[in-house]
Amino acid sequence: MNTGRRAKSPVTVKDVAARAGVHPSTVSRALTAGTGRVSPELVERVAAAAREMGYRPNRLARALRMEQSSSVGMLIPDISNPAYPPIVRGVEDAVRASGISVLLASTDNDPRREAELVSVMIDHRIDGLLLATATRNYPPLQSVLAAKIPTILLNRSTDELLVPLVRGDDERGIQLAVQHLKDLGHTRIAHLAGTELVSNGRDRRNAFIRSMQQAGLPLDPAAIVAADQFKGPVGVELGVALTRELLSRGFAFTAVIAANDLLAIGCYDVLKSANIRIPEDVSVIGYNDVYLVDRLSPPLTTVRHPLYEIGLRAGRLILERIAGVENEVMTIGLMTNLVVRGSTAPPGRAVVTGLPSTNPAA
Amino acid sequence: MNTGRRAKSPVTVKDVAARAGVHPSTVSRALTAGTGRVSPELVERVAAAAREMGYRPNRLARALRMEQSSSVGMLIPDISNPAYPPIVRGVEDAVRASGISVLLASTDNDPRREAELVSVMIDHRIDGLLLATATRNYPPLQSVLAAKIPTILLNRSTDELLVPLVRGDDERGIQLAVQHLKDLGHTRIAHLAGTELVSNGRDRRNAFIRSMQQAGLPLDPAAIVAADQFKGPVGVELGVALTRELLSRGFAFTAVIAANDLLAIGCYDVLKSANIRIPEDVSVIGYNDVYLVDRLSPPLTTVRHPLYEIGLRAGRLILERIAGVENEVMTIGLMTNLVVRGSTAPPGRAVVTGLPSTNPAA
DNA sequence: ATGAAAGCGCTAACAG
DNA sequence: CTGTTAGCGCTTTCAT
Repeated sequence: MNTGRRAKSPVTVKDVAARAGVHPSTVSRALTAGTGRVSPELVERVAAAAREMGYRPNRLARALRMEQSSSVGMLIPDISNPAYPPIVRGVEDAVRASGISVLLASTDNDPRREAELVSVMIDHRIDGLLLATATRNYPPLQSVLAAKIPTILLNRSTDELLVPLVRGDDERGIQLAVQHLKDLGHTRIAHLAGTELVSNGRDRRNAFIRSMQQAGLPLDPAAIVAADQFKGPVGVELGVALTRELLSRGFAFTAVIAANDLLAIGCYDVLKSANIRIPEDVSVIGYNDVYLVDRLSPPLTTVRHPLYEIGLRAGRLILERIAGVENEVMTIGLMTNLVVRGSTAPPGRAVVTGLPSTNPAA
Repeated sequence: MNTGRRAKSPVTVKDVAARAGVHPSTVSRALTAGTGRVSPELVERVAAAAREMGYRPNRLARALRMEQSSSVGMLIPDISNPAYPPIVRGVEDAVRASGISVLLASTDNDPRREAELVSVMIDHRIDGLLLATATRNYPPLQSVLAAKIPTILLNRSTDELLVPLVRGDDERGIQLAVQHLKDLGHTRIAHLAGTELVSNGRDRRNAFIRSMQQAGLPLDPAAIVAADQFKGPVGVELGVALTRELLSRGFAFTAVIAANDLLAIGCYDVLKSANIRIPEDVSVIGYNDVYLVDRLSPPLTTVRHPLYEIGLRAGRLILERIAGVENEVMTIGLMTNLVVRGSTAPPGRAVVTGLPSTNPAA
């Protein structure tokens, strides 16, 4: 009957049962602690047999029976983006002790792949799902809701918050950045924004507007350049495009706050090739405090986004939800700070104006 | 009998069968293409029913029955180490099309965790295992061999090569580095080595020795500083410790080749705080060409290790092995280049000598 | 406290 | 070409 494609795991409960001279179900009971109690002597005998035979339970069989797979799914935009490894590591560290494994996948923000991968995760009967890929309107969420799978959003929120969310404080982060620049004496500040399709993009953008107003600083519409969609460049490339666009507008600014570090790096590139000095002519602030940005030239002043902690908390939270804990926490907001380095300084005399968008080099 | 802890996936083969008015096994046949042929009309009818009911096969059940889980396990030292995300991404990209998911775990080079995680992966009945964690003597390999699970080594080799390996050409990489420095006029070159417990550490170290000899350059034993074990600092920290050790030896050098970029960064730190200029006083070469090292100050000259490609090839290879392809390839060596940036230049007048190991700052 | 029996959802061997 | 039957390895009722 069985046509296993390759040599199968040798030893099963049945084998152990035979060796210990008991019934398979007794083996199961003896090996799983608190269930049906078995006489201590038998527990020992069975344990010994299992040990000697090198028995390892088949998680697939157990999962099928118990309807829990001891794995969680995790979706991120791209593991190559330096913002995500710390998040993943946090999740790993949180769930490892529970013997839960992480099924990881990168979606590149592609809606088709996102829907597909959510389905795949569900098909794997993961015990919980960690989503760092949400857009403000995130259709795939319907699938996981329908499947009643414990789910946590990391970092990115949906407009209608249907599942718990672990995030950094974007509002505060941007506010600290604006305040820092104001303290330095800046008044004309630009913002390189991420797409509004993602909550962080919108939140940081809005926070920028509010913070500027609160600080009593002038707010020119031309001061904000944003990525419209997921179309086109991403990361550093996007930072380049956005900064060029900013320069082409002829808006005079002495500082720019980028929605993430990669955008800030792209900004560095354009400013440098236009012979604009950082921070003497223009100050730049990033967001996330990703690995190695403290070693850029100049070292990047940036908002420290608690990436690892987001992963860690989300991991713990999903563990609780899987265990059936139904507390009321719907969001966890994590501490955000500004780390001041070399890319910010008092405004110089230089005010940048209208350069051609296509060729920003001076 | 069934005591599912939560609402189960609603629709099964049985449900679809009922709806389509056929037997469950017919549903199975109709849905899995090439198996037992079913009349085209029935295929259509079943497919329709499945579609309407939103049927999704339970991978756990299928896996238990077919003894393939459509997942592979992947062990890496640490996803936070910038060398690994590209490798992981390569694997992902290679296996995604086959509907195979990646179970990822970080081991921190901890032998206990390594053994444990290998077991966990086996317990999950992964179809294949990708190991980027191997030490030259790697006991956990015995477990996977015994379990007859297709396995590929990435990057790091074992002394006795028992399973296929995908790697960069360490020999060539170091040789290019030495040659580059020689061409620049350097003769006194130091090497910051990784631990000899890992093949790359040993290979690059040996390659350094051979390359120096080949180039007819003097080779002082004091020129090589190595991490003894996995004990103590890692990454940048290790680079700091190693460079301090080097300086304390009083060995005069004008260039250093680090076994990886993180070590090179640590080297940057120590040299800078000792007021030694890069590259005017000392040239530095890294290894891997990890994200953002092109933006260090100065931009790091480094060996481009084909990280993504290693992942990609390993992913493809494991797919073949899973499919039962038993070709003869045991190692795949990938192209390695030197990317010359700003951290190397002709040797300056400065020759570094004996600084205290404890406080290298001048 | 232990054995017997059933079944998670699926697929493959065997009939017909 | 399709229905019937059996069973992957495990856990959990139900008896005893």
